Amino acid sequence: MEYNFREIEAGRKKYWNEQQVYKVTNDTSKPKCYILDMFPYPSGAGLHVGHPLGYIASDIYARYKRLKGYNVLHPMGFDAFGLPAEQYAIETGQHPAVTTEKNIARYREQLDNIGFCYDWSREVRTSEPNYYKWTQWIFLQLFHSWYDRSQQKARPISELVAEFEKGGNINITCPADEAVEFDAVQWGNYSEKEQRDILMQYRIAYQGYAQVWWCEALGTVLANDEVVNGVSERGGHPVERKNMRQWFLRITEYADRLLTSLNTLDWSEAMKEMQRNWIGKSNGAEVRFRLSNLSPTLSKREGDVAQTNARDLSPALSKGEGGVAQARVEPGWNTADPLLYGSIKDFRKDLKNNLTEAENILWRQLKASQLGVKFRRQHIIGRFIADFVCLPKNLIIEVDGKIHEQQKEADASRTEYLAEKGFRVMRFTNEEVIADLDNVIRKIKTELTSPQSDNEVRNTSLSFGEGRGEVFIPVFTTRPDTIFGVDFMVLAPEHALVEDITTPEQKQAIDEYRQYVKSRSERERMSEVKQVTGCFTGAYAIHPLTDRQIPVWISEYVLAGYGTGAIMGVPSGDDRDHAFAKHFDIPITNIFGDKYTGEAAYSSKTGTIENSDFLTGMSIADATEAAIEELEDIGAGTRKVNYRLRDAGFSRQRYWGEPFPVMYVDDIPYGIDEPLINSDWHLGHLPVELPIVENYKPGPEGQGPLANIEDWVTTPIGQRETNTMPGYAGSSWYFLRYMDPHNSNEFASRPATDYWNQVDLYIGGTEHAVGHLLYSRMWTKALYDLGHIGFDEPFKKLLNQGMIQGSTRFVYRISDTNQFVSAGLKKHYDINPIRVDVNMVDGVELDIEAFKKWRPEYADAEFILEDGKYICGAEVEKMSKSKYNVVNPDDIVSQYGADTFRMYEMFLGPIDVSKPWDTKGIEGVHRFLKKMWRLYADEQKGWIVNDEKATDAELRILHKTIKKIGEDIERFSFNTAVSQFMICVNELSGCHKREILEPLAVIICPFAPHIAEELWHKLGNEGTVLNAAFPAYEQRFVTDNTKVYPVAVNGKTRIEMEFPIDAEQASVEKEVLANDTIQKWLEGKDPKKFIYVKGKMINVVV
RNA sequence: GCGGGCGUGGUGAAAUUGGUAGACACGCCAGACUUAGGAUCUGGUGCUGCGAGGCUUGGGGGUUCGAGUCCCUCCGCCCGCACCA
Repeated sequence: MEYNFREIEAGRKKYWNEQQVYKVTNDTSKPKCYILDMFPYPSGAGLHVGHPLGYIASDIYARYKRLKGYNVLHPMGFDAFGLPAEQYAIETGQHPAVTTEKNIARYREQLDNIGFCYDWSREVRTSEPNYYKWTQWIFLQLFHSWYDRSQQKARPISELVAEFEKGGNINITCPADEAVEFDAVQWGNYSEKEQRDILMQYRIAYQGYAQVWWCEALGTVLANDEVVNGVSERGGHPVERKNMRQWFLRITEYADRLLTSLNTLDWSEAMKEMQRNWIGKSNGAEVRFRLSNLSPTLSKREGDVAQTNARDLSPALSKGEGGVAQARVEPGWNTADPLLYGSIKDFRKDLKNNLTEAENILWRQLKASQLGVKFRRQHIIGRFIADFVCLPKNLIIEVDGKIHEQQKEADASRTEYLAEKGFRVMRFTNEEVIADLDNVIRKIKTELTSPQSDNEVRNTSLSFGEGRGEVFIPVFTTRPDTIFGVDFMVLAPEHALVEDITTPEQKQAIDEYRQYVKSRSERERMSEVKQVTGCFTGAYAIHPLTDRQIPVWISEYVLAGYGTGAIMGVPSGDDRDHAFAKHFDIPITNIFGDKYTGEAAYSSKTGTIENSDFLTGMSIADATEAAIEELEDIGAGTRKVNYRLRDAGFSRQRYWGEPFPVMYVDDIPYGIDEPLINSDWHLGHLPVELPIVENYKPGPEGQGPLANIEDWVTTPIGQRETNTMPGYAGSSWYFLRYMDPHNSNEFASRPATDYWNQVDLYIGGTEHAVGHLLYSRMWTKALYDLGHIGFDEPFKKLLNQGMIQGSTRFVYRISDTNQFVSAGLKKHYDINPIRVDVNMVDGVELDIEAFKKWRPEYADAEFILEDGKYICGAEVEKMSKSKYNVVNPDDIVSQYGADTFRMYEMFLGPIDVSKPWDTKGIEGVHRFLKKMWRLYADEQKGWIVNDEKATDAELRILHKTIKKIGEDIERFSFNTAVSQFMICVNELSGCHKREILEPLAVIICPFAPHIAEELWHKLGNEGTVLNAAFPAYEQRFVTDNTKVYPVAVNGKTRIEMEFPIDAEQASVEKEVLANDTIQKWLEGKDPKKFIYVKGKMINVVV
């Protein structure tokens, strides 16, 4: 009775199928464990041996957890929508549904071949209407929601409408455009379309405009990776950027939560780091630089400056308002009278540095009291300096003291002026503040919350900064501490301001430079060595703290899409700024003292700031805070957090994807679940099924193929959306559907999602690091916010499998001949290496006959052999068809069996490390299984398991193995577990005792389920081995009572000596020192120290 | 350039907390059984040396009784991001 794996595996698969042993119920009495593989896309190529690596690992873990008494959910399904199927359809005319079905069947067959314990009754496919019905439903939830920044969660859009009706959007910044402002009255007066347009700017799933790659020749929109080197991948046609209305998901609102909750996840540091990079949060400040030459009054006052810069006055100055219409207008907190600002400013600085005791106390209390509003101190309003002011509430707080005496202005004129500006003034005496601070704060609080306070704001808020006509260049910086080191500014060449600020003298140079930047393809920018280019605009900005004139440049190293598209150049502290200044001979201000050498920027984030006014002597961290505070106080900047993350494009101009449940009525998009006005009727119902199309050609104007189906697009109520959703739509929530896959009323019932909860173990490759894994986290958070599920992170533990690389085989053709030389002799010839199919090579020895038949041109090939063999060269590469190194798991399974295949994949090395596949090595594992089989059955004698009592040694090896296998599985160290099985079977050689072999069959079940099931039944058990319990090891068999110690002299191991495990140092020392060998190594010297670490080692120091 | 990971025999690798480096396999060598071996079994196999021994975890340095493991430094490879302010 030999190990006939073919018979065994076929029989056991049939048994599992018949008994439905993998069917999982939502049985809440057992602890649950949810183990998931990343959703495969069923490509036409089928699986190669690299794909199942993660599936085998999760299968082992799932079976182990089941043996440990868990209710294990371990499902599988298919991410079935996608571009390749559509591409194939365009090429062959076959419907994507047909080819997808075929590919899935093939995948399923290959997966079944390996013996996975998936509960196929829970299979989901994203392209099935009963699945994408719920993808559409979730889209509608996102469409009907907005992100409340104050509560940091998604809320129904109806609640936003209610807020608008109550108070406009005064307290709810519009995420799409901060400038959008309206009050309740205005909201009420807006038309339906205007209201819907505003709501669109708040929705989590929203419409906006985005640039897409449009290819005229193909008449279609291309994905980023379909554009290669600036032309279309297919056909090499030219492409251009085209602005199109697109759907987006407002993932940027979740940036901070996506970032912080990473800390709660058990993912690899590399994976978390990739997500952190992608989100790209940077803390800093937005600093506003005023353009120097746009204010005649200012120039007049600062006569000398105006003169030296007269030639630099930008056209915007003379053109006046027209030129700055699109520039940012001075924000509301710039309340100073521009005529007097310069002279008051210095005075203010003095005041600020010499606060009275009472002012100090009140300032600290105002900051600490969390009044919910921002106060500024020593703020300039018109001609006056207010002690404290809360601009949003138009409230001034004065503490009587030096100010009145010093300024000596008449109270009457002052109050009149402030009242005119809409301010209310509260006055406290020094004594009041010092003696009864609580009372003062209470009064301020009351004043702040009085209804009058709000009304006044609305009436007067618009009067500030209106029509001032000054141009500001906002920049984002992570290093506000270097503000005194600013020597120039750089705008992105595409920056909207460039045209307005460029002087006539510089116009030509700027135009030429901008033309140059436009001509630079992505490819050139990527491949060219870093070189400094740029152009001076002729304009100057004014340093907000020093009034210095700062030249404004443009350069391609500043990106339009990042931050504000402009930077402040600090050459002494930033490498690129330094190179820029050096290249264009811009004088460099040193703000780092000795640390800056003049040769290279000091970009380290530790050290002290020098030569920087009030920042001088502060650490970088302190200076950053102080600089931000100062900039905020004088209204030249705000603390700001910047993210690299962009909103996710959510529409594709394609056929094979989920249709949007959206309809346009009078060009306004509505969710089809929205009730029509004054009616219970809805626009439609879910799912919006994907219609059959005749062909897959794009629609007019770059629209998707659906646009061609006139009678589908046009309905009696409105026009359908013709875009489809992107590939990640269906995969962003599929893990929820497995919990309750046949539910036709909900995407999954709340009891089901509450029970199965988070995925306990998620296994997949790193390629989804920032796509799928980020989107599904966001969807989970949104569904959580809206109350549909009870957890806000989908994947608790993530395990990344490494790649299995191919091992390519080469033959060496002697140049210009049909002769091939064996690898060992190739150095004597002029040769060309040629890849050969790895399946024609046994190890490294070429099957010459197979090679001759491979290609007609090799039929007459001649070979120069070594030792009668043709030896191939080998190289590790990615496993791919084009490299002829693909190994199909089906072939391996048919030759060695699924159990051998599974164990070998695990034996190759750590699961998360990439390693090359070597078919030759599989024989070791196969031999092991045969050897194990022979413990149970003999070729001649048949079944040989007996009921003899096991020896102590046999029990020891068994229990040590039970312990190690359990521990290794828990820490996903599957390769060492396989080794332990080998050690165990080697040591049990000749043992045929049931007492040992029955537990062994159970613990190997996760790895080699077929043979385990077979042995389990042959041992006389009923039911599947999966219903057995993973045996517990007994402590007394895993702890030894003696230990063979390595005995070292001066750290070098010399001999081994055995001692009882609990031996005391004194007796050990005595015996060791008496030992002849040790004596020899001591060379008569006295030991200085005797180190005895119980259970570890012994070291004698001389 | 920045961030993360890694570097151990001919090969895949092991060493879980600082405690006998190379477990377990592949390959290779020798042998047994055999008509045969791409079956099975036994023994050997880091390098070096006749040997006692010496050397050895990418290189160099350090901490320690003791370092593959910790620290510094340099080199190389892989992954991610990349004129990211």
